[in-house]
Amino acid sequence: MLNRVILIGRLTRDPELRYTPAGVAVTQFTIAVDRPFSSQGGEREADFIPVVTWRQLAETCANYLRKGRLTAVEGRIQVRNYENNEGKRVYVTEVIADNVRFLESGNREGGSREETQSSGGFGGGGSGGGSGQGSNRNTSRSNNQDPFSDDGKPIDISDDDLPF
Amino acid sequence: MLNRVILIGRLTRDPELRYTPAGVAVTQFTIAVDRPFSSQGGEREADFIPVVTWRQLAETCANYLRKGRLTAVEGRIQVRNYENNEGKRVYVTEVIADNVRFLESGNREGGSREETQSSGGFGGGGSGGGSGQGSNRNTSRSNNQDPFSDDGKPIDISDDDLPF
Amino acid sequence: MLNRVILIGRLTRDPELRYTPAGVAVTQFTIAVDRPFSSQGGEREADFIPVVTWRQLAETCANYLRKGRLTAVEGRIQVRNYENNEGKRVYVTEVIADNVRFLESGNREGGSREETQSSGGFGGGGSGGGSGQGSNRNTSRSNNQDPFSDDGKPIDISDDDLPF
Amino acid sequence: MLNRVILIGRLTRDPELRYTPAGVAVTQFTIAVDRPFSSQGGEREADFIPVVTWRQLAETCANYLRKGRLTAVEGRIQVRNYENNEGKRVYVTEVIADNVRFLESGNREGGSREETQSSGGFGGGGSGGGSGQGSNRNTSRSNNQDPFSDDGKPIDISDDDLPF
DNA sequence: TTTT
DNA sequence: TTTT
Repeated sequence: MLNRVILIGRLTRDPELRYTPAGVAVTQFTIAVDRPFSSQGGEREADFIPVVTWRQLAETCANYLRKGRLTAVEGRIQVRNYENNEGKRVYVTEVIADNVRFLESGNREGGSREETQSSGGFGGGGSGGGSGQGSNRNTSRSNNQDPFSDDGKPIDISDDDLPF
Repeated sequence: MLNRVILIGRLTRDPELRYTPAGVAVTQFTIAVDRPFSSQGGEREADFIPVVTWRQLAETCANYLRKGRLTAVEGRIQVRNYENNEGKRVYVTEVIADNVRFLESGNREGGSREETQSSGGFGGGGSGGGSGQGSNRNTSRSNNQDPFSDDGKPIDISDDDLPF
Repeated sequence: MLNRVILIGRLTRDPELRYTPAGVAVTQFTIAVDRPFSSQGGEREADFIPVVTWRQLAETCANYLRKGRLTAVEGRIQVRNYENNEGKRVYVTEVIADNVRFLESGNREGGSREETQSSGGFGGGGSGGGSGQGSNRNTSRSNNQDPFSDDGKPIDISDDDLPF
Repeated sequence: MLNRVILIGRLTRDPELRYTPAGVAVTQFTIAVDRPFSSQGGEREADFIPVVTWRQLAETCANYLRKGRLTAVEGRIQVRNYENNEGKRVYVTEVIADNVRFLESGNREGGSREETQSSGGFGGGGSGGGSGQGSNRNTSRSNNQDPFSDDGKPIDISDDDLPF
């Protein structure tokens, strides 16, 4: 009935932009959020929270976020599940973000996207991708039923399953 | 650095109150939060989000919450992990609540806690339990490494691991 | 850059639905939110927080909310200001809501405004209102510059000033 | 019953640290939060939201926050009121913060606190101040009844009125 | 598998 | 009275 999450933390890696078979952009990343207390051993701990963005926001995140950047995320908790290849139901909890704020400018030249990402304005480019591919998805998921598992192929998810 | 969640939904079952070996109260329940949109087939969907409360709040939740009750939960997302009995790392995402509001009075007599829970006012009692038990925990977890799995025994977690 | 508020409380009066000259619906109400602590004298205190909703949500709130109802409000803080008739700048802080949840069903008879609402305990009146009017606004504000002041006339605000 | 605010914005000025007559630290500042849309004329607008912190957090904010710094604030909305010198009731809305995050390091040397503030670690220092003063408060408020108005004197508020 |  |  009401489901609201606000996080501030740092990306653990560069974001991953992919596309559904129908060409809808999805970007995933994980943010590390330091806990407000230290563990018994005085070690600093963090929660690593997976975040998903869709469409225009996905393109923007892919273009502007990078590993290590301080970021604010606003969204809702979503729990999806799927059956893995041992026939066991696996639950995945993610934050579906509808608002992402870049708290560090990233004018530190270059970035870390392995020279791949030339970027451009908002929404421009976004790494080729897009609709069109999506061939032999069956084999691609032969070993893992998680539609979001990163196998370098378009996401194996029907557009009907989009969360909004 | 900042981690805040607010949920309103209904309990999917009665809450489960247990105690750490040192007698610290922990209550777990799941709340179903309806999604703000309906799926393609017009079916209403919900996210089922596990919630954990500690100490006094745990006792209060166990005493006053029941299956079906509308409830507001405020807390933070925590991701813990453990190795299951196949040696695989399993990630569990929960909301650690520090504020719970009972939005329905529950004057519907009786409740559904199988006559077990007679309770009384706030903080009163808390169902005997407490420290003391906790013997042979090794055997108790022989078949499942999740320290929170419900095997009817005290929670297999060191008090040093308490989240606050 | 980020501005998010979530409140749960009770309406202090029936909501007031009005329309801008261009016919955009605006509903205002105040919710009383009990403070999490009692004052020195043990008196229960509350904050009375003004809430504004626009368009479709405004219509829905006007139709379904009533004095005393428990309600969840999600939105952002907005601070507007105007010059009063003594030439002094007055600051007004409101929550502009984009999500309102009715936590009490309100099936206690009475219905939804349409002259039906004479009420008794809950809700008194409800002010007919509606679009269509909008005459002589100049005189209506001769004595008070707050465009939201309740003078029983349409709101003296340009549609260009709508907050979204 | 539930009252939660999260803001990210920039300080419009250096924070102001003061003390109640009993020596309790209070720091006030305003953060400018850009609105998520631009006005009709394409001008960027912002809300200027007053924030209050107490005790240890007040000292820390006074030591580390400066004008222009990007800051995250978590707290609750409080509406207090007082009678001004014309006998009119004035309402003041503030965010009482219980969590403040400094999103910019501030290693840009110097700062703007007029070289007065040498600071040191957390909680260290805190600008002498403290209890003790508080003389002729009556005259100091002869022209303004707002106990928080900045007249360079200790805050004219009983410790019984502290919000927690 | 993790960020500063 | 306002921040980048």
